[in-house]
Amino acid sequence: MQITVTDDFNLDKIIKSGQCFRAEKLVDGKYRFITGKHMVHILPIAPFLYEVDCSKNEWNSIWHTYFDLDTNYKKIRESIDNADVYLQKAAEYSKGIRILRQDSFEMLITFIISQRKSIPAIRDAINKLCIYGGEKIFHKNEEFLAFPTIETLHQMTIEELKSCSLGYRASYIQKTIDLLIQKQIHMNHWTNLSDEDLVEKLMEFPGVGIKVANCVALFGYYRVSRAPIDVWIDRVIQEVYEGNNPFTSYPVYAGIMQQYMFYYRREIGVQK
DNA sequence: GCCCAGGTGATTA
DNA sequence: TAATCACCTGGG
Repeated sequence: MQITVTDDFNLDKIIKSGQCFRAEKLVDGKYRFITGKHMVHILPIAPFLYEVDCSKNEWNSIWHTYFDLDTNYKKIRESIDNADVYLQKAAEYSKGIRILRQDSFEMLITFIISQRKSIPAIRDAINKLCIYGGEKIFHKNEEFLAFPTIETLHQMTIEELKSCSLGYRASYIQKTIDLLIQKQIHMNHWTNLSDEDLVEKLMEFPGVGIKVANCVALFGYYRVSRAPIDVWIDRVIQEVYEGNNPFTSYPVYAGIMQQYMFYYRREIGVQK
């Protein structure tokens, strides 16, 4: 089936934007994404035109939402303050990035693992976790692995978790899973919480500080007002904004502005 | 061998 | 409140 996307949509940039760690560009030029028990391959075939290997029904019910295609990112870029030259340049360079609507539990575990790890190391650890405990799913005769369920992770010992290159994060994961089960927390019930209450709740998990909580809120709950401040963004704040947090000027879309700055700073280094 | 990688939690002053 | 440090592990 073919789909048309006229708004910002660059799959390379989305994969490299650091919000997802299981998506891949394949050797045949296709991009592969996984969410829940679904997988899709997307092949760009002409400007704005893509070939996808799922039904129209699945695209509309799963992937259209996943890629946040009802949001106008061009319009969001155009809302950037003209005086904010750095963000203007960052957004122009990074246009095509979208915030994926990912699973909140997967994001919680993923970003606990992410701390003090390089992106390839995060991908490696998540991959090992899926190999260890992910359900095998078939998509058109091709097998792939879902992200492990909370029940599966609950049954893993510390040693088994550590065998997935989690290091000291293994105990964070185990304690977080224990807390979820003991308190019978349903993370998808938290969609009604305010941004502030959500982040506060997330920070009650062991191994979740303000940075990870904001990542989970932004990528797992689509809280686009949350801008996680990591080492890269902190560099930008020091180098460009004289130590002042630039996101206070963008209360609604701070998280999207953060993505533009993060990608730009990592890709091209110090620019003012 | 040394340092850093999309941090957090504990300790200290 | 702010500064300092240990923590697993892989890669340059």
